[in-house]
Amino acid sequence: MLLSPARRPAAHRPRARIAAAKGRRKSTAPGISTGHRVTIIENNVRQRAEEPAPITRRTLHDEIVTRVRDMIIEGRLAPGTRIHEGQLGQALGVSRTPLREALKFLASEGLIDLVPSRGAVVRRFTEKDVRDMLEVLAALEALAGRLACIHATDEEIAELRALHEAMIAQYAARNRLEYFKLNQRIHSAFALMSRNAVLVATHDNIQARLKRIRFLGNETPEKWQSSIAEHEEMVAALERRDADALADVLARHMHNAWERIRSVI
Amino acid sequence: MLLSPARRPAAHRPRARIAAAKGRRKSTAPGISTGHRVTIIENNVRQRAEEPAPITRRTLHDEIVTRVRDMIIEGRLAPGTRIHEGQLGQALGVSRTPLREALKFLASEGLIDLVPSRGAVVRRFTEKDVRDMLEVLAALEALAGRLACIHATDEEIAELRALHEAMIAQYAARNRLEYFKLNQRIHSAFALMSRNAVLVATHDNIQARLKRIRFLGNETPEKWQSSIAEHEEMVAALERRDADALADVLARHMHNAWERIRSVI
DNA sequence: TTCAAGAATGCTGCATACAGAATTTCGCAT
DNA sequence: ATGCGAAATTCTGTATGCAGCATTCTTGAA
Repeated sequence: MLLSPARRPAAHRPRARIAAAKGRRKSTAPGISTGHRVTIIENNVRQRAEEPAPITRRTLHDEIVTRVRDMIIEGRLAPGTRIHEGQLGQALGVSRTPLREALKFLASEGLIDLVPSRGAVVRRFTEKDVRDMLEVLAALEALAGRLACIHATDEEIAELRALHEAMIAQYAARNRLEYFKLNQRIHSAFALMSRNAVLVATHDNIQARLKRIRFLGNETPEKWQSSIAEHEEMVAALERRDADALADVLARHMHNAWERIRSVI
Repeated sequence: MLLSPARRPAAHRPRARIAAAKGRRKSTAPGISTGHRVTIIENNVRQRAEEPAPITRRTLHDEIVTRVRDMIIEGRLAPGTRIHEGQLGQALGVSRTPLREALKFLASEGLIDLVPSRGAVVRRFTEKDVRDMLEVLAALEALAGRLACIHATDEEIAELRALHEAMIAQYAARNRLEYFKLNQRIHSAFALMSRNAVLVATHDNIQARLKRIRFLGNETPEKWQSSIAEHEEMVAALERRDADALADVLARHMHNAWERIRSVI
C-alpha cells in the first residue's frame, strides 16, 4: 500500500531481510544527497566533535528510522496519518518489533505522536508550532554563527562561499529541489562550523521537522530572491568574521522565513 | 541487583505487571517533586501550548523511560555502564521488548549510546560535551527570558519570586537537595513562561542531561552563593520586564555554572 | 610461559505468539 | 431511517523463542 506490494514475511531469515531492505531503499528513496559535496566542513566536525568510529553498521531499526523519517519529510506519510504497524511493517518488509522501536525513536524526535493503545500518528504542526520552531532555530543559528566566526577555518569559509554560489546557480536555473537542498546544507554548515556537537544535533532535529514545510513554502522563485540576498549577507559577514552582523542577519533570515512559509501551514 | 530482588517473570499477565511496576515506583524512586508546588506557571503552559488531554494513561515502555532516565540522572546507572537488557528487565520486572523500546527513546534523548549488536551504554560526557550543552542552554535560556518578559503574567512572576524565596530558605538551611530542585525548577519556569513549547522541550532535554553533573557541582554552599545572587538579578529583571538585562544575566549565569561544575567532570 | 585458534557461553536483534483495548459492524428496537 | 448496544474484528502492547554476533574460556603449540 505504501512502498511496494505487500510481501509474504518469509519466516525468520533475518540477515536476508536486512539485505533486501537495504537494496530496496536505493530504488525507492532517492535520499538527500546533492551533487555538490561538502567535505571539509563535515569532515572537520566529524574529526573534532564526534566519535572516531565511522564504521557505521546499521541495524534494522536504525534503517527504519531513516526510512520512515524520510517518508514523513517527503510527505509520503502526510501529517495526521495514523501509522499502521502491521501495514507499514509489511510494506517495509520488516516485522513489527524493529518498526515499533523505530517509532519510539521518531516520537522522541518529535515527528510522530504516540497515543497509548492507539498507535502512532504523524504529527501535524500548528501555525504556532512552526513559529515556535523558527524562534528556537533562530536563536540556535545566531549562536552557531557567532561560534562559526571564531572557529571556522578559512578553508571552510571558502567552501561555504562555494556552496552559496552553487545555490545561486540553481536559483538561476529555477531548480527548486536542488536550490532547497543547498539552502538547507548551508544552514547546517553554519551549525557544523560552530564546533558544538550538541548545537548541531539540536539544530538538525528542529530543521528536520521544518524541512517539509519550508520546502512547500518555497513555491515561487520570487520567494527565493529575498532569501538569497540574506544568504549573501550571511556569507559576507562570516568572511569578515563579524559575529554580531552574522547573528543579526541569521535571526532576520529566520524571521523572514516565517513570512515566506506562513501561507502553507 | 539494581532495583529490587529479581522476581520470577510470572508468565504473561501484562496489566498486573503494569500495576506492580507503578506501585513499586513510588516506594523505590522518590521522584522529583518538591513540597512547593508550581501551579500557575505550569498550568498556564499546559493550557495554552500543549495538548488538552491530561488523562495520562502510561504504557509500560513509557514508564520504563522515566524509570531508567531517573536511574541515570540519579547516578544509579553510572556513565559507561553497559545496560544489560536481560538483567535490567528482570530488575524492573518487565520483558525485554518494552525495555528495548524505552532504550531507543532514551538513545534519541542522548542519555545512552546504542552500539549495534553490543547493546546500550550509559553515555559518558566529556568536558567538551558539558561545555557545549551549557553553551546551547545559555542561548535557549536567554531566548526564554526575552519571551518571558513579553508573555509572563504578573501572577506567574509573583510565583517565580515565591520559588526564589523558597530556594533561598533552603540555602539558609543548607538543604542541598531541595535547594537544587528549586533551582532547576526556576530555570524550567523561565522556559515555561516563554510560551514556546519547542523551547520548553529542548530546554528540558538538555537540562536533564546536565542534571546529575550540575547536582554534583553544587557541592559546597559557597558555590551556591554566587548562583543565588544571579538568581536574584534574574527575578528582578523579569519583574521589571527588562528583556535585555534578563537575557544578559541568564547567559552570565550559565557561564558561571561552567566554572562551578568544571571540577567534577 | 605465552600466545593463538577454536569451542562455548552469553547477549543482542528480530520474528512471532498471545492478550486485551479500540473500533467497527451488525442486529434490533424505536 | 435512526440510534443504541453487543458481538466481532482489528490493532496495539507485551512476552517469548530463535539465530547469529561478541566475548570469554580452553586447549594446544611454540
